[in-house]
Amino acid sequence: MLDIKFLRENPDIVKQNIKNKFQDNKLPMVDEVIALDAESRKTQQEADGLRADRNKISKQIGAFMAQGKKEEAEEFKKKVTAFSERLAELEAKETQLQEKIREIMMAIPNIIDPSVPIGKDDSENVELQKFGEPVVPDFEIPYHTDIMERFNGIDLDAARRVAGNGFYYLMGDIARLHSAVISYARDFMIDRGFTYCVPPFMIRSDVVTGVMSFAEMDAMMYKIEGEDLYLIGTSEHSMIGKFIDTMLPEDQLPQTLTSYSPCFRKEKGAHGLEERGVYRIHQFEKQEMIVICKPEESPMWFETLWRNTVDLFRSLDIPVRTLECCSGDLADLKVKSIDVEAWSPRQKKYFEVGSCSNLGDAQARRLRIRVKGADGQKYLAHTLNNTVVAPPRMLIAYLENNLQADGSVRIAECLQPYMGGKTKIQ
RNA sequence: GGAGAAGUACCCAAGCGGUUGAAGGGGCUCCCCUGGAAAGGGAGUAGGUCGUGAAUAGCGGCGCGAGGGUUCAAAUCCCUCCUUCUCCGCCA
Repeated sequence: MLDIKFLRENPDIVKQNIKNKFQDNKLPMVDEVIALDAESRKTQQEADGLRADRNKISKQIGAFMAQGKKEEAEEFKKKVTAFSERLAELEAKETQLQEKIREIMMAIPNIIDPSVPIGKDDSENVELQKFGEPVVPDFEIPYHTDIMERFNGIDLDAARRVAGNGFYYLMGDIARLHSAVISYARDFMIDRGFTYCVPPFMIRSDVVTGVMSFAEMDAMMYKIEGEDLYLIGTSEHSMIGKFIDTMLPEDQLPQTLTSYSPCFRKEKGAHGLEERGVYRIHQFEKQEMIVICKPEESPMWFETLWRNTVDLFRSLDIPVRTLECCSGDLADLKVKSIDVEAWSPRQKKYFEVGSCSNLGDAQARRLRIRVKGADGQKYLAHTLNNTVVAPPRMLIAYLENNLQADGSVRIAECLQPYMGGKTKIQ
């Protein structure tokens, strides 16, 4: 969400940005919202004037009443009645215009960072850097659910009966490995100075619309029937929402938090063969990191954040690469985003395991997250978020990369304390 | 979930239809007094946001938990919601 003043003064930048994101159908919105905004301000001016008159006259009526001059008071009442209809008309117009403006402003995408590659969809995302040697072993790597089943580690049939497709029972050592990864990731982030947090798993609609676009909301969020509550799609939602309507003293920045939560997603749309098992599911668990910082520091934090994820995967010996999201694939609220992808020796390609985003001031504007500087200046904060690790999906990468020729799975040294000292699953 | 009570500026708190843009304290800031301090005395202390504007100057709109409504006029009356507290119920 952009500042309407910025849009008013820089319509060409906004239009070019829309073109860069291949959303040409939104181009007319820019001129439309400028016209609506002009009309809205004109309406407000006239209405404010009438309201000022009314305030003055009301005061005089009050004075007359105090002196018991009823007739004079009645005379003055008529003065207000004379324009009250016009005022009501203007007020209705004001609300209507405000709503329209807001609706359009919510749909106009955030200005992307100049470094974002221009491209129309995910096929034009750009590989940035590889970390670790992507190895393909000389034995066959089975599909991840087959590996899990070998250890009685997953029961998808039961999950389908109980909750439907897109859910899972993790069992035994696989379930334990899942928890171990979460615990390890939590401590990994705490060691890097982040504050651990367990947030609400449901949030109100005003927070939902503050953290994401309508398109995302519709495709992702589960609503609780009969209540103004949604299941979170990621703890980013409740963690950024934590700061709704706040004025943070500048010296309390940056806020660096790492949160654990289950995540619930509708995952609307058709998915391919490679998305079976626990790759794309309605419920998963995730360790997340978020940062609230000064605007000038958000690019620095962006680099720091994705690096954390890379380091975590590397500490588990999983090869990864970073993939920059091109303009057309970038969600409307985001300034810049890169995915961390893990190596799949079975598919002989990388697949997404994390996503790091700089939202600029878009979420802060919607949620009113502001900062008060030492000099008294007030400004919107910048918000960023990134996956530390989402275990069901990362287990795919873990199992594939740590499967041994004898069919056992090696437990990385850093995970062993969380696995009761086990060195392998067999 | 049921029954009550309450939400006013940094904090406490008065007001319950009209010079209240909000009494009174406390705190904070400045001044007087003092060799310095304490005590005492005096003064100041809505912030936010929208419009207008070159303006962090004026002027105007909105603001007493949030949103609606009644009225010429609402912190004050009515409705809905949120939050907090007390009691009951239920429950890891």
